[in-house]
Amino acid sequence: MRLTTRGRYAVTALLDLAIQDGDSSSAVSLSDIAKRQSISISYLEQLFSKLRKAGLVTSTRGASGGYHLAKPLNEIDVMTIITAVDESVNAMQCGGQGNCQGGAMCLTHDLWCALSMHIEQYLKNISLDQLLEMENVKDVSHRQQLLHEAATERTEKNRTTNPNIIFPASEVNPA
Amino acid sequence: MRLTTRGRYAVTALLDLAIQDGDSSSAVSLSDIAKRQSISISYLEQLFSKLRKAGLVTSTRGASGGYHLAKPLNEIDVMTIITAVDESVNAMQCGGQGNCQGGAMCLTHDLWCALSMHIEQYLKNISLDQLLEMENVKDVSHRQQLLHEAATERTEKNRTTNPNIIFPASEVNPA
DNA sequence: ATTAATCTTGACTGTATTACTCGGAATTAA
DNA sequence: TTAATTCCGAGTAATACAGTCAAGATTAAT
Repeated sequence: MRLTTRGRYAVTALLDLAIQDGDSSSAVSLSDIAKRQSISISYLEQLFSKLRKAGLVTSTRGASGGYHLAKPLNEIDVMTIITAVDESVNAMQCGGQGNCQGGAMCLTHDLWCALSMHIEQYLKNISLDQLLEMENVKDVSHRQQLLHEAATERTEKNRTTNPNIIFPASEVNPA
Repeated sequence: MRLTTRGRYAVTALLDLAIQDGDSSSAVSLSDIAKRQSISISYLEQLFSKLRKAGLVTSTRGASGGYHLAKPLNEIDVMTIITAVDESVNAMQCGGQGNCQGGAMCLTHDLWCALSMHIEQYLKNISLDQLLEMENVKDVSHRQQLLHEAATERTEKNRTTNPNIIFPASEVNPA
């Protein structure tokens, strides 16, 4: 079973997109998401490439381009997002084929099989619109919005001296 | 979140121990478990070192030594086994501290928090005695028992030429 | 037409973890 | 004494993760 920052980032980024997407009809750029969610643009590019291929987002290229959600909020669930970026929630080594022990079924096959289905079902039942209703999401989103705007102002002031560097690489994802 | 072969092996090994432990009062050796479950002895040593320190098994050293379960079957649950071998089922990066985004709470904090608790609760409610009742466990165990006895016979025949090698390293866990 | 912003793609890299192995020491039943 | 075992620590190859980088294609705005 894998569930790491990749899947977390993907869900976070799509939730951010969901929040911004409602506000206007203009596309949301990765650089905006990157600033608000503290994820590097390059990494987001990787993720959105997969999200697009999975049909979860649509893209517009060129200046003032960006991404839109490809479906209504209630049709995008967390499980789908996670699997779209190549993470698996499957707890079995055999992936369900029952050949865990050199061709035969291992002693704990049923346990991992049941666990996998359980988690899968849980995450399938959570969609983006439900996430938007969660307790902290609105507060956190509001805070990020303010920080983002502040950062944008600072950036515009600095533009003459330091055009492209908003989040130095070393600070984007501090260890 | 980590749930890999380490945790799987630990549960499988303890379940094997549970099955054998009921049969007699003699301790179960790691080499027996290794044969039946196709896990290398060295790796089992690592795992049982942790399981012992966590108070899940007791050991007897020396010839005809081995391991016993330290508690009744219904007092050993899967969650405890997994955490004993250092795996975590926590889906949050911040580990629950809410400092996921550079000191503040990230947008999806609540989601991963809820998921973690959900999985944890699920695995806490499954104990070894329940696993023994599961559909396939008896069948698989029976098959492994037969194979093990056959392997022991073969081993005893080969003992003159090839004393210690029962499962060649390259075949223990084929990729 | 030029420029700048943006998506698109693929290759690349450092780091950490996993899944082991190995050697040797301590212990004890036979 | 010997052989079977647990115990312990170090070491290692492969893998995956997290993230970077460079070059290109597309398009809005100037």
